Amino acid sequence: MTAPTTADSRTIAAVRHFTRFFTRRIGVLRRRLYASPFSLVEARVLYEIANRPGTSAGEVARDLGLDPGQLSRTLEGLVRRGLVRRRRAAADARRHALTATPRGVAAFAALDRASREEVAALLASLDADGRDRLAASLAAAERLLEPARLSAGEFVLRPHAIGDMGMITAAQARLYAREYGWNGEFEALVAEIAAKFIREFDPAREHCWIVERRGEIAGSIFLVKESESVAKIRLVYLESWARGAGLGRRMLDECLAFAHDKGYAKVVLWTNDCLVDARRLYERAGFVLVRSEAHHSFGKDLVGQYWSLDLAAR
Amino acid sequence: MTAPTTADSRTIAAVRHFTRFFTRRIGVLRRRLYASPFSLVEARVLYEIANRPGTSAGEVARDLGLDPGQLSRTLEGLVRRGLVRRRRAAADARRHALTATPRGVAAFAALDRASREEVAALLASLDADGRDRLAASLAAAERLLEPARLSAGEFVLRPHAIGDMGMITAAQARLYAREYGWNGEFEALVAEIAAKFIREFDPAREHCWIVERRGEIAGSIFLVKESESVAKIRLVYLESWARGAGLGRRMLDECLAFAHDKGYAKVVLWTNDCLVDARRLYERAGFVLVRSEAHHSFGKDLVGQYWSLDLAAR
DNA sequence: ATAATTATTTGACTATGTCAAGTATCAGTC
DNA sequence: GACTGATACTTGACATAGTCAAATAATTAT
Repeated sequence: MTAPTTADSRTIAAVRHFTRFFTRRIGVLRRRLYASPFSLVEARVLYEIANRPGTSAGEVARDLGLDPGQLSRTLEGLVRRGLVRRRRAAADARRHALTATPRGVAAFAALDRASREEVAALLASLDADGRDRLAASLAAAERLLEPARLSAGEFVLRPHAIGDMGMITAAQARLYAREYGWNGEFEALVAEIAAKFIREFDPAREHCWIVERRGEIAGSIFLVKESESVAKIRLVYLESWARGAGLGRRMLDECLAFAHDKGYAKVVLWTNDCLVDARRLYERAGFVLVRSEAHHSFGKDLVGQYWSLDLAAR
Repeated sequence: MTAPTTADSRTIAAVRHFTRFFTRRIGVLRRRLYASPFSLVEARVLYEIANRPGTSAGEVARDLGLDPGQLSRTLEGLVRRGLVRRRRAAADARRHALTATPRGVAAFAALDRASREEVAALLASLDADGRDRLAASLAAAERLLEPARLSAGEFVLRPHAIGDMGMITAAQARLYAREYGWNGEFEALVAEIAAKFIREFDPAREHCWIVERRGEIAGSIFLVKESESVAKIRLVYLESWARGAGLGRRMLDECLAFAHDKGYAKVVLWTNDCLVDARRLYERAGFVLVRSEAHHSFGKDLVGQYWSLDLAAR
């Protein structure tokens, strides 16, 4: 689909560079583990079993990428030391149900604590900003290297903080440029709305929700005061990788509950007809289309839509 | 200094999660390597030697985190197969200078190509946006996990693209909040300036330079038209981790050369007296302080400074 | 000249990872 | 209810990787 470009080779170089870096780093982490009575493999296996009691050998082997034979012997050692119990599974006698014994659980807890302390030492020199950035970077890298269906539980909604407006501006500008070909004019508009929000923010009647997954921003929704009785929803977006987990619904629900709570009689919003998913969301929440209007913005011919929801009717 | 907080434990969890993820991933990459006639360690050693001819065993061992004994044997194997030449170093006869033979270079090139292709396959499903983000995330993670003095050569100056204004807004807001305690008002101001820049951008007489390292934004400087003969520098900043490599100088030089080239007679800028490093930079470039003015902004009592440079005098 | 230090090698391990062949069980089929 | 092909795990036989301590040789410091 996408032809190989220089951007490609830059990313390849980045991944390879990081792999070398991390291999070296993991080598260090690995060595330290030997202060405990466990080898790295034993520790990893114990981790899996402690966190997923009743799992089978095959499952552990697949998840850790271990050879079944190697795992079989590793398990034997753990069983011999009284850390793991291996029982025939009731449903399928080929399988062995694996559980950690109380001693195994204690050993795992000690390992877990040691590992946490080790990482904490590694992060000691970072300030809060650096730590946030690191967490977000690692989460993003992981997500990009291994796309997986993300569960709704991983996402949190939180109020805005310093730096969020800029991040949202960048994210929305890139998202709509990628998906609809909108130009920089849109980024300017978002920046203006965001700036206005900061300047005129009334915490008593307005709110911004940032959707976040492991420190990485995944979306946003704003509720601002249009008049005493009318609230307006603004800057709604959700990254493509965060879609399909019911987040749009959750954001909108949260926002409408707030609006209702603050005594607004009506909620309005402006969007464009090409944003099909968003429109469906508004419809389902009870919004009705008030007016449509063709306009030329962001380098495209668009149709703007004004939607409205009567809160009293709910 | 900083007390352990929940943010800490979140980052620790993020690092551990990523480590598990990457260990599994590397396990996969590692296995594939066996299609070649080299073991992982041999490949890594060959990589080092091919990229740094004349290096010594100790150096390789340190950089790869290998045991000297292990390395000694690995080298023996490579020498036996005619891939590496081991000679007594002229300066120090304890040392062995290591160089790849032509056969070794060829073998390395094949490995290198295979590795690149493998990573390319891993990235095949990502679009340009995802690739950029991945590269930037990995670079940031690496930088944060292992702070090191960065060389000027790693940074590039490029013109702005979609999303950059938002990123710069976020970065500046966070930087000045962290270092000087400025509040959201500053973020609003930056967003407004950035929006105005996009809306009124005149490529013929204005420019924005983004400083970037491996896809991660490290700073910016803007030159905008104040009048036909007067240009104004705006939104100058440099991340703390990018300082000390002479980048400030490089950015300003680039910017002033552009201003001169476009025929401006004068360049002006506004800053605050607490930004000591920036002030020194302007002074050294020949700017003179025109006027100072106390003001209360961004939640602090500040002293604004107006600087000016006569380009004709240069 | 002697002692301490540094770079590398060697010996004797243990741990890790690989591959193929083997055993027991299961699910479906005639 | 015996046969067939999968599946879950084990075992044997190795090759590679990593550890630790002692040995060798050259260099630097005193």
